[in-house]
Amino acid sequence: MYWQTGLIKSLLDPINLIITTDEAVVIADKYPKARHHYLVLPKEDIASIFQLSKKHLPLLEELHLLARNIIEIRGESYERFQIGFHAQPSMQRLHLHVISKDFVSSCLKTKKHWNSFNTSLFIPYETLHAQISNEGHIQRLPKDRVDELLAKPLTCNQCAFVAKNMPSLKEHLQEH
DNA sequence: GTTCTAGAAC
DNA sequence: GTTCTAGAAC
Repeated sequence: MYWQTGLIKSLLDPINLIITTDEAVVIADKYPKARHHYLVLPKEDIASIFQLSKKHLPLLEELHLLARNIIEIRGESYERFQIGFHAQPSMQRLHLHVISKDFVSSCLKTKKHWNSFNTSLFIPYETLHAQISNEGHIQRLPKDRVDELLAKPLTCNQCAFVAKNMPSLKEHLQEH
């Protein structure tokens, strides 16, 4: 099995499914990058955001509904989460990230992890929904732009602190 | 996506 | 000498 199909495989085992509806499921991210980190996936075999069109708008709204549901079920507050898609996804099967903004986790290790959630490499749900609604599709970022965003400084998501490296960022995040 | 590890950075 | 990052994975 290629690693990129890992998400699809995990959908096959009911033990992973926290919420199931006719259209979508919620699972826990296998390597959570914060205290809370869930993925909402459609049952329909949609590879990524780049396959989306206007006909998928109701499905996107269903995914967002499940995102709000899992936050409520966990007794958490919506404001403490960010909900969205990676602009450059690695894993096959469209997946909506539902992640708490603390980013305190032993699985958060690399600059790529940080910047994929805390730069324009993270597309908030509302932004993606609006873009599909207005333009009918999502465009892939040019490699130069991806490299530029991945190289951005390690800026804290809660204050102006800029970390020298990942260990110091992680220590800082724990203080918040 | 993760793991491993060489060599850069400190 | 140790910490940390970044590229290969057959």
